[in-house]
Amino acid sequence: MTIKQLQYIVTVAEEGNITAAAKKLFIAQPSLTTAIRELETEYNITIFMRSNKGIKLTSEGEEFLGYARQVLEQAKLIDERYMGKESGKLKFFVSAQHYSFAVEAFVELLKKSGADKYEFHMRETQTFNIIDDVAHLRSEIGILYLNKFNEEVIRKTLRDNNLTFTPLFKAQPHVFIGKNSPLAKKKYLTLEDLKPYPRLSYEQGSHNSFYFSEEILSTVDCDKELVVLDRATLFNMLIGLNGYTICSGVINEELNGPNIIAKKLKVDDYMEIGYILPLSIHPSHLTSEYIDILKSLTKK
Amino acid sequence: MTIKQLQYIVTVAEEGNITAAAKKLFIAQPSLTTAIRELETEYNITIFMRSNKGIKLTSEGEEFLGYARQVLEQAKLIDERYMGKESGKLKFFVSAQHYSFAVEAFVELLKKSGADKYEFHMRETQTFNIIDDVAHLRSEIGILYLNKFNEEVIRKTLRDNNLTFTPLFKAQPHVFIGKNSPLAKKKYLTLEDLKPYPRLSYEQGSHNSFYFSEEILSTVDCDKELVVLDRATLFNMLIGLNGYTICSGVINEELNGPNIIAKKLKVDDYMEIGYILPLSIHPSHLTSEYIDILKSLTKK
DNA sequence: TTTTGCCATAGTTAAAAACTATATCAAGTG
DNA sequence: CACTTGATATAGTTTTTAACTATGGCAAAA
Repeated sequence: MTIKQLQYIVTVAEEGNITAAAKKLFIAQPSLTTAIRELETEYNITIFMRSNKGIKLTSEGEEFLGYARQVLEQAKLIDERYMGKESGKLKFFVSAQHYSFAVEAFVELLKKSGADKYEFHMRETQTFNIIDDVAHLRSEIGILYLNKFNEEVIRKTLRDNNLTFTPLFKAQPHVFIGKNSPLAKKKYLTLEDLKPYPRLSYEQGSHNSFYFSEEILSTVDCDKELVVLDRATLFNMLIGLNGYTICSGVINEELNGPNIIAKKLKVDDYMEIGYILPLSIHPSHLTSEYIDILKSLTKK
Repeated sequence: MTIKQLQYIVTVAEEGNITAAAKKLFIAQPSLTTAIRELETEYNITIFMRSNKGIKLTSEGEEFLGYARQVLEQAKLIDERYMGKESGKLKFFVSAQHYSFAVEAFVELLKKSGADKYEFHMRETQTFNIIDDVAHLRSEIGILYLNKFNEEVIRKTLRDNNLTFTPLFKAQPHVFIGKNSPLAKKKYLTLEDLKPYPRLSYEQGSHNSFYFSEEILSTVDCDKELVVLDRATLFNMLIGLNGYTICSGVINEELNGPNIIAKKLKVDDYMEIGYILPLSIHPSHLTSEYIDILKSLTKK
């Protein structure tokens, strides 16, 4: 098996016919024919049913293609990572829960790098995808938190995926409310205080980072539950409906505007925010710098 | 880049010297030297520092190796899946939460297959790993549940990973208690009923499948919390301490013995148990049969 | 020194993968 | 019904790639 062979069968499957695929791959049709047959012989499988009117994937072939795509996806990462370099294009990918300090550090790193050609990705997503992104090297670093609930599970998962967790700081859970909410007068809030008000949370989409935070509350504690898709909508409802939402309290004021305020939530829980890295990989220069910026932003 | 080149650099990195690696790979040393240099040239990187006394990985090389291993891991899956076939060794892998029907179906499939050479894996693990296993084809099928809390998040994750969810049945959350517990007289239980008793849950390890179930309860509702590592210990405590644990209620009696009983939990929540499959892959014969058995076991 | 244990280079050979040309086959077409 | 068309397969050839052998250079160990 070679990567080429895998690329070939994927292209053939996409094109639905060997001749067209050969044209697309800039090789002669017989070359493609033999390449495929050799792969089939090697594993003693039939990937395509041939006929004079094109080819058809067998179910066996369909299964094989799934595996092939996985290999190609990983191989593509290498090309993207190391071919970009030649063009002087700097690349950097972070997957993080929705923390403003992570975004700030990202922006600062981008400024510092001073590159004129770059491809930077800031992936704000949920815990599962953060771990998956870093484990499969789609991102070089991930930022997430551990708390009483998820700690054991997350740590085991990190171990299973050969990832390390390095704590940055401990955060207290905060409640975000509108500045005119009746709760705004209190110094800190308890879950009891929140009971009468509607709880807001994200439903899905890229801003689903509060998922694990939501575990701090349960339905039993919450009669009014609002689930929204959009960040701006959530903020509107915080203000308009005296709603609340719970998160780590590290979202800064500039990002939210003056109408949203944060209050400490009195609850027997902690949030330890840190970053995850693949064990097997030495962090790149950019990654190390990013970590330094993270530290300087959070150690104060 | 070829798979061979990647294998070569991994072996060289392991051996720490090109000559030894060449011997291990059954090729001549100059072949290996050029193969590596070609890879380095292709991506314009330096993977190894050469000296007359062996080689040394550069930090760049260390990073590259991480990527290389990912590709090789995926490629290995193909070899294992399709080379095993020649030896007549049947292979089947399931990742599931801890449901007895999943195990029963697994055992039945194994019996039915009648193979004398096989490698079957029953991976009882947590939600994240189930999704990850199936997404990366380490398992051909996964079994998990959706409920009000995790549904949106899980569904999005499944979509992101090109997985489909097919429901098998809806289960009512059940409380497991000792048969002599004061709660045993009640027909069904509410969260209110449970408040005075210690709640038991798994902490980690392979039996951590109740993780998401635990979300049904929150710390606020539970003053006494016991976390154990072992299933048998948990059952002991259910009986000895009048404790309880919540799960899907599909664990059968034979598995638990007569001293543990299940009671319906009255709570505004559901558990939809189903299986996940990769979109891109046509399920294998064994997988289809497993699904049939699952259906026959759960549809009654 | 000399030997030993590395990696690198040069030149050669064998194997793999491409190419061109052509065969085969069946469905659509005048 | 022959003919064209559009597909895959086969044969033979050429190019490219990846091995091989032999040898050189270099520094640390003997």
